Amino acid sequence: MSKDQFSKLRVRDADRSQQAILVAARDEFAQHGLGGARVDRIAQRVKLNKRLIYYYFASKDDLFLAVLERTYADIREAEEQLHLTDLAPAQAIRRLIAFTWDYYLAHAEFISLLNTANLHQAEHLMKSDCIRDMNSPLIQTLGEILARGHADGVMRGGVDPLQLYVSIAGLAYFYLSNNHTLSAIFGRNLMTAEALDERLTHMCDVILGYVLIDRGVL
Amino acid sequence: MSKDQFSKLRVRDADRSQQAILVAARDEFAQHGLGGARVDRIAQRVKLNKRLIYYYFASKDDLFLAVLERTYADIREAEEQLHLTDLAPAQAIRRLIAFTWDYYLAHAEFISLLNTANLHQAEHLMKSDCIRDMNSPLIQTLGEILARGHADGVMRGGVDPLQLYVSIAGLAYFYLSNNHTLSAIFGRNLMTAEALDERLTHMCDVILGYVLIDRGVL
DNA sequence: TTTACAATTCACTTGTTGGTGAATTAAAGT
DNA sequence: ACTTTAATTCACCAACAAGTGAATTGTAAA
Repeated sequence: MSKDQFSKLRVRDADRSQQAILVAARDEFAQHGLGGARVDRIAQRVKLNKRLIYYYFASKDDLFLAVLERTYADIREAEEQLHLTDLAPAQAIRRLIAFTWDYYLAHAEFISLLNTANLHQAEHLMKSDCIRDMNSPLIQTLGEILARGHADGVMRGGVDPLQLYVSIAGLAYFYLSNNHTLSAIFGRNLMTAEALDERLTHMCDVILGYVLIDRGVL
Repeated sequence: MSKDQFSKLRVRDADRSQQAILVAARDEFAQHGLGGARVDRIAQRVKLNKRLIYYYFASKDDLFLAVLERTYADIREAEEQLHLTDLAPAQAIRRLIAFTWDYYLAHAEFISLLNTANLHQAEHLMKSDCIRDMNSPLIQTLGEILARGHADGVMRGGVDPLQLYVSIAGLAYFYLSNNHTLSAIFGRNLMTAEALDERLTHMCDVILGYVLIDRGVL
């Protein structure tokens, strides 16, 4: 009875080992980048023999790709819980901003991994088949929201949903990704609870100030 | 006559060697990150013996810091040519956006180096004395512009200049830094001349749409 | 010219680091 | 129980890659 699919007691478990390796690799790559990551250290983290990493993932680069695929799958899954179309256009945008912010905050490794992927010109992603299908449905949803908002007369027209998506992401991403250099140079801790609140408020002000026709309070 | 300060013919020239090493190191670090950079490769790039790099810069990390200091010095110098206070508030903001965009576009290595610095939690910057004094005067200038714009009745009040600066930088930075992953996932080349123009227009729309009270065309 | 020192080269070491061949052992099917 | 296969361990290598001691050579000052 300890050998069924619910058992966590099995000494040998290919799937469990692979998932554990992915988590350890994700942390290692996020912390040190691709060039700075050490396969031996990943093995230590996951407390499995290094050979097993090569047994399942062939090479350091393939492992990095697997981590990236998993990372994108995770955020896509979270995005699917958003149900933006259930809300009024302005509320939907607000929710998207807050979601983006909260997700980046809760998943600092996401930011670091994307930076590393871009340092290598996304060559890993381009070798991946499954990533292309993971094209975020958010752009289309955002387009519908913008169209609805414009039809309702509350939003400006002619907004490219991709540009807006990139802007929302950028406002959050840059602040968090570059928080160390920004804090160092401006001598201001940007990660206190107050600072984070302020930033979220500011981002909403910027995006809604842009997209809404009547901005109410000024 | 070939030994005066204008001579480029001197075989041995400490300053020329150091500057050349910095340039080669900047490119190597920007291309491969800190962990992926190779000191031997830097020596090859600059066509000088590797020992010389250690003679002048002691270690790979110290060399990286020197590159960072140089990088910040360069952008600060460019910022000083802006003369934002000469312009009307809205025009000044527009110019700051365009400058940021153009600078990042022309200095892709700047983005990559900052990403690497942040991956290492800006520990290099924090060991530097001269960086703290390089606190960008842009924040103060931006504060003055916003105050003037508000006094003129064309801009909203209560805008934190640091938040706005980070937002302008973020809108440009994220697009360019993450262009590879974004292009891969959305299947759209974001670096064509048209796409770049569109982005600059969009960024101006977003920032001015936020900061201006009367946005004119909608 | 000679001297002194800085700039540069050479040869080398030491500790990784990604990767692998082969042995071993647990588990699933028969 | 037995067999087969998959999961895991072990021992190991060759190629780096950061860093260095010491020799060498160009240059400027005396």
